[in-house]
Amino acid sequence: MARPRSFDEDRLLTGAMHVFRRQGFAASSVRDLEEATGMTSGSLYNSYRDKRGLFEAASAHYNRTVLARRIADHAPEGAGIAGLRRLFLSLLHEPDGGSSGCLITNSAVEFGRKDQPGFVTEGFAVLRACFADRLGGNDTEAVALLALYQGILVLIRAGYDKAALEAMITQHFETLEKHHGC
Amino acid sequence: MARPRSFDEDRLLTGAMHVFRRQGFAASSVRDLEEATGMTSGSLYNSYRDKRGLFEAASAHYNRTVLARRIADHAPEGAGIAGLRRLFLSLLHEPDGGSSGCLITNSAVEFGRKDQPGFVTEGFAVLRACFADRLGGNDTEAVALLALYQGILVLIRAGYDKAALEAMITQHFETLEKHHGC
DNA sequence: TCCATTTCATAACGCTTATTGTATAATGTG
DNA sequence: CACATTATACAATAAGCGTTATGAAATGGA
Repeated sequence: MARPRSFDEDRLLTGAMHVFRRQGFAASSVRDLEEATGMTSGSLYNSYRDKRGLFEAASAHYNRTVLARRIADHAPEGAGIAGLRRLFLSLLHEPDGGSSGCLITNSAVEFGRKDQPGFVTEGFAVLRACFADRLGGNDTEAVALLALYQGILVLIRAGYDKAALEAMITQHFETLEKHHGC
Repeated sequence: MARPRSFDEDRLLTGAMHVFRRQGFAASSVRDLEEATGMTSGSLYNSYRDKRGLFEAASAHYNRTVLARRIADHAPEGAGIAGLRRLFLSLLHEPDGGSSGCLITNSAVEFGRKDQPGFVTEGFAVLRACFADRLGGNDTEAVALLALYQGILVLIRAGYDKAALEAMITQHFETLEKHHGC
């Protein structure tokens, strides 16, 4: 039929994802993306329409891999509050000290309410549902954990004191377990 | 001596602050700032060195006015946990539905750990100190509130469901008051 | 009134940006 | 082996960016 693609889409999206996560959408130039993915801009525009199209694909890739895998690794179904504690603590031990932050959090802030990418809303929903389930159905507390989670990622991205965050997370889940159901 | 300035610096910084808050630093063009402040780029570069200089001035203005005033209005010294609840709930009733978010939160995310503007660190410290004081010295809980605060601002900026946030805040401070000291 | 000094308005600069042509290479099918 | 089709590479384009130069306007002091 036609000439086949010569790049591995998984590696390509992973590379683009890292760039967007570290620099944000606007500050990531097409040349940055060429370097990180190894593809030239011509192919990029041919395959993903434009820079925004590549961003959408890379973000979906983020939800599919990074987010889903983090939940599966630390707080799978049935893991309860202890799983959630592991999930939160895992944020502190990311490579690079977590200085890239979370693509969902970063994008939620970069794009305002207006033209918000769909994967942000979706990521929020996935997290809230996960939290509510592991808490045993307490949806209001799930919203609190969603906000806490986003805030922790803001602080980590800003290079905030890790020890203080760890102590805070530990104590928060301790009292959460203690008062669970009272 | 010399020709006097013909602009009101307070109004100028307020205008620039709004632009940076709504669009972020990188996405705010010098021409946007000209429009919002009424000054021409020549004067801008003469008075503030460059775009980043204007940003620093506008951010300091933010900490001095918006942040400090919000604390003074809702959670002044001695206001206790009830004051903190008012402070948090006030975030939900911002003009424009709060779609501009908070300049501190937004900037913390936009600039990573590297070349983080000083006013971000300063704003975090002011909030943490305020929370710790109004809580009666519980510093670990103050860090939790700092993270919760940042997370709420992320969600508001993204246009998250206000009713869910309000219910969450109300319940969070209710249990905070109930278990205070036990 | 003239001068030194600083602000202001306008236009221009060089550079980077996202995007698009154009021509070439590589495939499966006839 | 052609052919249609798609991917790739490279060059070019127009627009926008932050920044700077130029010169006029406005002040207080000599």
